[in-house]
Order: sequence, then C-alpha cells, then structure tokens
Amino acid sequence: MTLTNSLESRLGYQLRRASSVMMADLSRELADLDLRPAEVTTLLVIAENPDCSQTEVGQALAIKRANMVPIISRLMERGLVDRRRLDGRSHALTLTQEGRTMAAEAVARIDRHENRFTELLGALDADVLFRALPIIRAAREAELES
Amino acid sequence: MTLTNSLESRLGYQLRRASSVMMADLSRELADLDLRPAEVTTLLVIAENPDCSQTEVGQALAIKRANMVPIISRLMERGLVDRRRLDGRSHALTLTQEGRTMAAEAVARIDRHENRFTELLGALDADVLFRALPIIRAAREAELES
DNA sequence: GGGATATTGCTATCCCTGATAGCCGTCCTA
DNA sequence: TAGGACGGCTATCAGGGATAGCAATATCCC
Repeated sequence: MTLTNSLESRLGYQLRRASSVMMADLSRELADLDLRPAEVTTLLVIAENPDCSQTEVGQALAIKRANMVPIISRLMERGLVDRRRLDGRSHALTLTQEGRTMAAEAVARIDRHENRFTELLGALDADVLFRALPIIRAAREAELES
Repeated sequence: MTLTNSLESRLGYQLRRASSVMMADLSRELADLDLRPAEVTTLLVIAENPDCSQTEVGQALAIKRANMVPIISRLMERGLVDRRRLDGRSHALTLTQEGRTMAAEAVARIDRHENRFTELLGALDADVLFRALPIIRAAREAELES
C-alpha cells in the first residue's frame, strides 16, 4: 500500500528531503577523500580566506565555535591546514600545499555533484532557488528579533 | 572581518542552510509539545493512514525500519499511538483520541511555522520550490540506478 | 593604570537524525 | 515443504548541531 502524506505540501518537509538527498550524494562523492561535508566546507572557506580565524569560519558556515574545534584538529592532523598564532587567543588559518591540492580535488567533485542536480532543473528554476533559499535562511534573523 | 564564501553559489549548500533554519524554527514551535520533528511527521502520517504498518510509515518518510522502532515506541508510551496485531509480523497503527488531539495541535503549529516562511516568498517562488524540490529528491532513484 | 567586559579556543556532554549488520519469527510461494 | 521475502527488533556507530562553562588574553572605559 502507498500511503498518503500531506507533508508533501509543506515547504520545510520538501526542503529537508531534498537537502538530505543532496547531502547523501555529496558524502558519497567525497567518501574516498575521507572528508566529511563539514570538513570540506571548512577547507574551502580557509582556501578563500587565508589567515582567517576559527570562529570566523564558523560564522561563515553557521558552525558553533565549540564544533569547529574537532574539525580544525582533524584537518591539521591530516596536514591539510596550518595555523599560526596571531595573538594570545586567535590563530591564522591557512591551507598547506597538500590542503590546496585536496581543496582543488574537492571543488572538482562538488562541481560534478552540483551538475548532476542542476541539470535536472531548468535554468529558470535554478535562478528562483538561488533567490528563494537565501530568503528562507535570512528569516532566522527576523525570527530572532521577535 | 567578513569572509567570502563561494559555497553560497552551491545549490546543496543553500538547501542545507535553508532547511536547517526551517528545522530549527519547527523544533522551537513544537518544543513544548515535547515532540521531535521525526515524531510529528510519523504522527501525521498515521493520522492520515489509519491501520498502516510501521515500515509503510518509514517508506513514506524515508526513515529506515530500524529507526522507526524507537519513534513508535515513544509515541505508544505517551499514549498517542495504538497498535493492533495484524498477523504474526505486522501491526496496524492508529492514533488514540489523545493522539488525534495532539496531531491537530501539531498541524496548527506547523501551519503557523510554514506561514512564517511562505509569507516571505512570492506565490510564484513558492510554486517553483514545490516543483523543483521534488525533482531534486527524485534524483535519488536515478542515482541508485547508476 | 586597572578593573570590567568581550573574545578565542577549548573540554565535556548531550540530542537528533540516519545508517548498518544481523536475529527471529512469520508469511508466502514455487 | 523448503527457501526466500518480510516485519519488527537489537545493538551500534557516524555525523551534525547545541549548551555550559573554563582559561587565557585582549579591549575598552573610568
């Protein structure tokens, strides 16, 4: 028997299901690099913003300070990220050469991954998504005010 | 300093961020009912499909058989769901009176929650989302074939 | 200058979702 | 009737995310 499911008409539900499909696909694409999604995003943000700090990366990615710690640790252990003491509190993060290589490979895979999905959507739909999703995201601030 | 983040132009990333904002909002809306998102969706599917089985609910919601177990257990403990043995293997799930009340309240809250977000989007954008998101979701089947 | 305050990184936990492997009893069907 | 499919279940892990609180440092303002 196939069940009815009125949740299908809910935006939040659709978003969650769609997001989870893409996350699963991404994880698979990155599996043999032994990089978790959260680690790749961190790697890419550091690549674009040399000498940024840990909390800055966290802010850009909506990852809490406390949760950045193991991510950075692991990236450093693997020799992908290097850090230099800036002042008594903060560090400046950069990619090692190996980190840059890894980041390039990751970007290539993310491109493939993204293309698999955007190909299924018309250009117009994709445009709307890129306009609408940030609106939903931004609602958080409005929400926090109230 | 504000960091640049080219992930902003990635569909998967936008999806994840938007979805996580909505999930957080939903959780907050449901917090005082002491219902987790996964439990509410289960409750609603049972409400719509009396006498369905546990795995059927799982299939409708993309929740694995094994993960349905604690969800159903908790809903039963709380007296929201009742089940009747169908045959030696399967059970027919229904809502108790209390479950129906809870489901109604949950739907009301989900409505409020959804409206908070859909209000921010034009009707046209919402339409596109409801057309595009299922396409992304459906890509999973295509993906599994390959 | 110095005390209050904020910031940075960190530890230790906890919660929620989801995935896997495998058991057992039941049912269906060739 | 025997083998395979099925439904529920246990146990266990991984991944993302959240909170509370600490120590050291930096900053700001009186």
